[in-house]
Parts: sequence; structure tokens; C-alpha cells
Amino acid sequence: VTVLLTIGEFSKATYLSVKALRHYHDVGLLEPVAVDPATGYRRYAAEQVPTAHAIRRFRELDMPLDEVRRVLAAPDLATRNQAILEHLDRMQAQLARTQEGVASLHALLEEGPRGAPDVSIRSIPSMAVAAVRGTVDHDGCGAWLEQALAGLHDRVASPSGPDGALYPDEFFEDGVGEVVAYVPTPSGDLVLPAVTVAVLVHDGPFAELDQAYGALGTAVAARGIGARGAIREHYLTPQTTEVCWPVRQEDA
Amino acid sequence: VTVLLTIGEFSKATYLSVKALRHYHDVGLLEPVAVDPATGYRRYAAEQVPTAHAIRRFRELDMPLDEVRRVLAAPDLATRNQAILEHLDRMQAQLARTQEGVASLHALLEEGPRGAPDVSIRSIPSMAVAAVRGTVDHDGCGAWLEQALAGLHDRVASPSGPDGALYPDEFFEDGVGEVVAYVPTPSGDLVLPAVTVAVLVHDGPFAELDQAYGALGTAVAARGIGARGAIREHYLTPQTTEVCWPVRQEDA
DNA sequence: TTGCTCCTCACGTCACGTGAGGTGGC
DNA sequence: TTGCTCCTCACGTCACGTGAGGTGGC
Repeated sequence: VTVLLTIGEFSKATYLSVKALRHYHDVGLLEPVAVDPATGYRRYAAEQVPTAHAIRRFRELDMPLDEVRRVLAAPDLATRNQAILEHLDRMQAQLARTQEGVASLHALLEEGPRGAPDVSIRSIPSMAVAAVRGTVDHDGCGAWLEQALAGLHDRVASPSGPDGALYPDEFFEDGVGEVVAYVPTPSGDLVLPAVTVAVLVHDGPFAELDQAYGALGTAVAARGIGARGAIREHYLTPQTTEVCWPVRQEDA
Repeated sequence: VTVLLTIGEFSKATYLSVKALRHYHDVGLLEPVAVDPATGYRRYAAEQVPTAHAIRRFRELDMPLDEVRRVLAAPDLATRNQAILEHLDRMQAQLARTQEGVASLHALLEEGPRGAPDVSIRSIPSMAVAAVRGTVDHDGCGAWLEQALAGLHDRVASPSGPDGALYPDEFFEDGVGEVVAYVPTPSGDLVLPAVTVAVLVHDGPFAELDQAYGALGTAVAARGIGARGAIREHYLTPQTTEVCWPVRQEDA
């Protein structure tokens, strides 16, 4: 007595393409209730329509199939809603980044002649810090850093210098890497080595920090003094970031 | 005298991964100014940093590489800004759909028991209409339809019936198809054939029309009367849509 | 001289879409 | 009986990521 639909009917009832339905069958996300053993014809039950609708909604929100699977498999409504809300949170975050991107794109397009950047060379002495490590990519970096620094400030009452972070070469070259967020303190658990760096102070929104990197990279390459090693950022104020690019010690 | 950067330096100066840079070289989107013939080492010019930044920004907005290429190749600033604004428009539209999706998702999750849908069988006589055709997919359908109907209303002073549209089977089964938007008028350029259909009236937001399709498909399959042929929608009011699913003539 | 930066294939990923070529049901 | 619905491969798409295996520069 359950109503069976052909794949064509089910397609119209759900707005899912036939190809998509077959794919969902292949990966076990949405299996027809019956498959004719002789012809291979798929039959879907009318009760599967709401599930299919849900899948389509999730996919429209760009939820990966694996996550859709998890959501559908959730043992209870609370777990399911939780999973959905998490996805929506990520969507919101990405949306916010997009908005920022659009704004700073306009800034980029209207930019006038750029003054010569003020790059200086400085030696940073060795320094003890309280630190947190995390493997992040570019997208997740901002949120992670905020969390990490907040956590460190709970542990360090009176820092002996501005907040900072270390970005290893792989973070840039592969797009992901182990970033170290730190707060200077004599009682720290990590000792940062002394380095000589080219420094550029960036004033302005975080999203435009790339300008500073471009200028620094150019300046370092122009003088042929570039060295490997993690780039450091010092967060002087919410609007002011110091970018420190390692250079070779000039033995002058 | 132009400053040359290695791919590693350029990567850090632009936030683009080395793999991405090589890919952009392969597809001719961003070519290094020099490639060592012996070693294959790529060298980028400092002047390429702003271009690379722009590419990254566009990619963060999910602009396809082909479009990025077009934007960068734009002969003048006006053309370029035009292209960017078009992309931003599309992003905005998608964003709006996402918001709707989120809203109606919540509705879907909190839905109570659904009453039995009120499906009726009706014969629609042949009818002359003014029509516009367009090949669209699900995403672009809403915007296209609005435009198309607006255009038709400019041509037809007093329609002899409610606006409508024809969605062929491929539109659902392949995800794209030639949709026909129409306004009934005796002086129309197209004559729609008579059909017998199962009808369901949907009251509510456009985004939840899928519910009606699910109910109709189920009802039609339950009675085993489904037929091929384009599905018609009649737009009675902004909130009320009649969905007409072709069925076989009952020879009772 | 050693390790490091860079190189080139070749293949994988994700969620399907695109034919080709072929068979069953009304 | 004809065309139509459906089927299964096999391969393509998009924008890179993932190693494998190997070479030049400080």
C-alpha cells in the first residue's frame, strides 16, 4: 500500500535531477525502496519525498553530502537541529567574510597611488611566551586566532608585550599549517628564538593586511635578504598590526 | 631593475598557495615574468603582486577563473567595474536565496502533521497565449520568470486569464530546460493544447512550492494516472500558485 | 656537501553532468 | 511495433590538493 514512484516522477516531486538521484543512490545517501532485479529500475516510496526535499534544501545551502548524511542519521531532533545550526553558523561566518571581501574589493579598485611603504629592519631578541598551537587554513585562521588569544589572556594576567602569532612557511605555501598564537610573559612555556626581520606596520582593516605582505615581500626580494622561517605578526591595536618577515643577518 | 620573487616569496606576498600559483600558470591566468629554461624555476615580478591580490579576492568571492580572466582583461576600468558589479549582483541574489532557504528550512523542521492535500482533476481547454521561451535552470528560474512575465504584461493590456508557465520534463529530470512563460490573450502567438491535469493549489512562499510537487507526485502515482508532458503553474496571486500535473484521460 | 626550494607528472577530490550504447514497458 | 523511460559504464568538469620521484642553488 505504499505508493511507489518511478525515478522520473520522484524527480519532479523533489526537484532533484535524475542524475543526482542516481548519485545519491550510488553513495548510499538516498536509496530507492525497491530496485527491479531484472531491469534495474528504481522505485521510490512516497514517504521518501520529505527526506529528498530536506536533502535538496541542505545542498542548496552547500552542505557537503557527508554532513547531510550525518544530519539525516541524527538519532534525535535535538542532535539534528544542532548539526544544522552549526552549518548555518559556518554559512553566516562565510557570509560575513564575503561582505568584508566586497567592501575591501571596492577599496582595492578605488585605490590611489600608494606611497612607498615604510619597511625597516629590526632584531627581535629571544622572548618567553605563553602559546597555543593550532593547524588552520586561511579561512579558519581569524576565528581561531581570536579564540586562542582570548584563552591565553585568561591565563596571563599582565603580558610583557603585545599579542602575536607565528605563521610558518607552509601556512602560505600550502594554504594550511600549524600556527602559534602567543602572549609574551616571563613565565611562558615557550621561548621564541631571536630573529632579524623586515617590519612593516599596517594600519587598517584586517582584510587588507595582504597589502602589507605584498609590500614586504617586494622590499625583501629587492634587497635580496629574504630568509626562511615563520612570519610573525604583532597585534598592537585592533587596527594596527606589525608584520615581521625574517631576513638574513646583514654582516656589515 | 624589476624586482623578481621566487614562487615561495610570491606565495607569502599574495596568500596564494604554491599549487594555486602553478595552476594559474598552467591555465594562463597569471604567468610568471620569467621561467628559467634549465630548471623551470618561476620568477614573478613585484608588479604582479597587486594582480595576484585581485585574483585572490575574486576567488574568495567564488568567481570562476574564466570570469576572473575576463575581468583582468577588461580594456578599461568601466568595463571591469561592470563585470565585477555583475558578479556581486549574482552573489547578492544567491545570498538572498540562501536566506530564504534558511528560513524555510526552519519551517520545514518545525512542521506539524500535514493535512491531506486537496488534489483535484481538471480538464484545461486549449488556449491562446502570448509567450516567451527561455532555457533556464532551477537557480535562474525565478528571476527569469519575473522578467519574462513583466515583458509580456507590457505587450498584453488585458489578459484573459492568470499568468502561467510551462515546465517540461527535462527541466526537472536534467535540472535545465526550455521554460515557457505565458499570459493568456485571444491575440496570442501560441496556442496551448488542451490537457487533463491533477491540480493542487499552493498558498504560501514560493520557496515552499516543493511541498505541493511532492504531494501532487504522490497523489498521481497513488492513482496510477501519471502522464508525461510539461507541468503548468498558474500564478493566481503572489502568494497563491496552482500546480497542474498532466494525467491520463480517465475513460470511465 | 647537505638539506632545501623548486620542478614535473599522475592521480585524487567533490558532486554531479555528459554522452554512448543498450534494454524493458505501454 | 514503435518510441519512450530507464539502465549502466566511462569519462569530463572545476579548481586545485596530494603525494612520488627527481633536480638545481646556497
